[in-house]
Amino acid sequence: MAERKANANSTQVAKLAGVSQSAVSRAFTPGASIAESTRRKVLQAARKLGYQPNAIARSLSTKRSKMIGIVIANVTTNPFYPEVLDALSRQFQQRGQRVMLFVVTRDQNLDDILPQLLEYRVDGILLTAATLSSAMAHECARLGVPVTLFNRSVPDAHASSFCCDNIEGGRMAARLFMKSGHHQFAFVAGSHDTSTSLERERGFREELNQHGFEPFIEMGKFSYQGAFEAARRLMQLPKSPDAVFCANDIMAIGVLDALRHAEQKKVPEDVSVIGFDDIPMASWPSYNLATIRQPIERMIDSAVNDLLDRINQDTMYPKQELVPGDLVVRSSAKLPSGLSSGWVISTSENRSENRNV
Amino acid sequence: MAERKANANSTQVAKLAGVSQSAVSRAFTPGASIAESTRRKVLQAARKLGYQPNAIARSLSTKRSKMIGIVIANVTTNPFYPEVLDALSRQFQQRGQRVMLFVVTRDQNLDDILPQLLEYRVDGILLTAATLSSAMAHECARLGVPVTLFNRSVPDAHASSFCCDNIEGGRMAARLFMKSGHHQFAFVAGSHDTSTSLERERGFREELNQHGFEPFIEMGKFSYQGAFEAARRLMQLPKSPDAVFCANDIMAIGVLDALRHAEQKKVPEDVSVIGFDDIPMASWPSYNLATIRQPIERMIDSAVNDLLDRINQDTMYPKQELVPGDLVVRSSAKLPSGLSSGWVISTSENRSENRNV
DNA sequence: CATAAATTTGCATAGCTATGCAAGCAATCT
DNA sequence: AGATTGCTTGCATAGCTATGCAAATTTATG
Repeated sequence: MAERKANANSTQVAKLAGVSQSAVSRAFTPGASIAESTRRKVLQAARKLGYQPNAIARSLSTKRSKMIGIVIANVTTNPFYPEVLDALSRQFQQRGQRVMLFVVTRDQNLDDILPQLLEYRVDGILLTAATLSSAMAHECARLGVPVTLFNRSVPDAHASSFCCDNIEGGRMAARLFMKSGHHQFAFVAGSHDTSTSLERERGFREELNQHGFEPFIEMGKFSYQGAFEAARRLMQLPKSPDAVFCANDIMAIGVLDALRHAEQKKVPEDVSVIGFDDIPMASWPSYNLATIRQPIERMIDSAVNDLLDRINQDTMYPKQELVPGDLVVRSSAKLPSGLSSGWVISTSENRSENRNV
Repeated sequence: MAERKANANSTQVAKLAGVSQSAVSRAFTPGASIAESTRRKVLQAARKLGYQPNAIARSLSTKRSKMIGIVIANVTTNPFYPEVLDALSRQFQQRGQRVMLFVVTRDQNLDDILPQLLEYRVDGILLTAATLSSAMAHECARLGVPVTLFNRSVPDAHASSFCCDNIEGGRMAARLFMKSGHHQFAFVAGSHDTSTSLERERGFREELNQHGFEPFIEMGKFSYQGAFEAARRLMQLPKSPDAVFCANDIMAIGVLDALRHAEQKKVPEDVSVIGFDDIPMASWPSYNLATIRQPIERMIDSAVNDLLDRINQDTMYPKQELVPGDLVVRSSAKLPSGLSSGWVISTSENRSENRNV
């Protein structure tokens, strides 16, 4: 086995290089006051000893751990979240922050794991698909640790939040369904305590209500399987729906599979389906799922920027940002005349374009 | 904004509780020598001040960071990896280790990011879908940081590795194809420098060779899209294959979609397809993909146990473990008589059972 | 009750780096 | 040359907890 030569420290390097420990520290601190010649001597000695600065000690000294705590859920059930995690992790990485990761289950209580993050003195916390008790929000505020919620809106204003405009997304789905002549609507919810699902439902329902319609609601538990079963229940209703909007894509795909393989329905001839997220699978030819696309890169850029800014300037207030989504038209939904599969409709700027997705 | 009351430290708690700083430390150290009455006093004072031990300082003092570095790739392109990440993260979490995460791209050089892990003095490193240069392996060994490879076999023996028996998996696929009377075989590879893809190919080819067959090889780049295109190329061959084995499920699904939607082929009547991994999508009715299941939980248990054991006992040697996979028979492959969709065949124990998946 | 044994406590220090401050030095200016 | 300025350097200490050791206290034993 290896000799397990304990790692060298700055004092040993200093001795070998014939300088003080401070000089070693400065040689590794960008922008520190040190002569180029001294730095070279230090780096050479460091190389010889296999020295690498100890980030733990540095954190203790600077009171900055350069670590961000990320809490994420649903990483196996919804392909949207691996994408989020991937983008977040890359962004932080690129900006010199390490990521301490916690994968939680939907039911797991955040109050148990936040203390673990705080123990390590993370510089900031990013919560995805998880909500924060107000006690914990208060605790983070007290300690000056900024918190950002991604894809969850927040009742109390201690944290920043970055969300897609779920309400408008729901409205867009409703409008597309109505424009192509549907009459019986349904919404497959994710859960009853998640802002994403609730807001998407609310936009969908409000827009329908304005035209005198009321959707059925079924629970899909944010999973393929749950939505599969929800779809079967919907099809047993006396007036079964011909237009189903789902709180996310993975449930929409569950619904599609149930309609086609368990209910002998044709999509979109018998039933139209719209999802939410625009995960990669949505554009696969087996599904061709119409959906509301979340502009994930833009949302993540904003969230990361905001969090890092708040880490560097204590004075900033948390921010609530709502990013508009785009309706991506594909053949899982019957199309009104003038639209064909591949069109993308952005509400915000009120224009459509054929991006041929 | 919050008053940003700096976090209390053990000395302040000690003063309030009327004890020494050591006592505070011991109150938070399980198994330390401290009277129950003292501990209560300390905890009460701690609560009053909102004190929480500083894990950074503890790490510096104990020389144990209680952090594991996880490096993972393909997290957005292959649903297998989110599952791995989820399981790993949970396991470590449950065993009192934090996770420092690095998401890398296939082409990214690990030599740039390993130093970042070592800087934080992680107690151990777990690499998934990434290989280790031997220089880095040596460096980790020198520092006494154990490294475990998951799903990658390793040429040099400085690290443990936990893999599915890819060669036997390839053989099983070949045997199933041959038993149901196929004659033209193809393998869709992931990449030419990844042990998983190479070994699966080798097992498949060797078994075929023994019966006088030679498979076509196409490159699918470990992605849905890459495999989609690979399938189209295969179907343009003069003697196009009637049996396609893919290095993983996500590529197998790309192949299925290409066959059905771009090539007007029927699966399994015209072409049979087998994948590798058994991701959740494989059992969806749109795909019903026959595949080699990796016993992910068992593999991860072993990997986590081994890594933690090696962290706690410097003396242990790294271990190479090969876990047998199971062939899950589903309707994407023509079935030999006597087998029907849902059967699971485990080579290891040489028996079959109908688990009705 | 006296003594031995076991438990609890505090002291002092290690673990490693960053940084304010004052001193040292070289370069520039008059 | 002497004074001024600006850059480098080392000293000393902060940052926070854990722990070996010896002292002090409690408990058990005869």
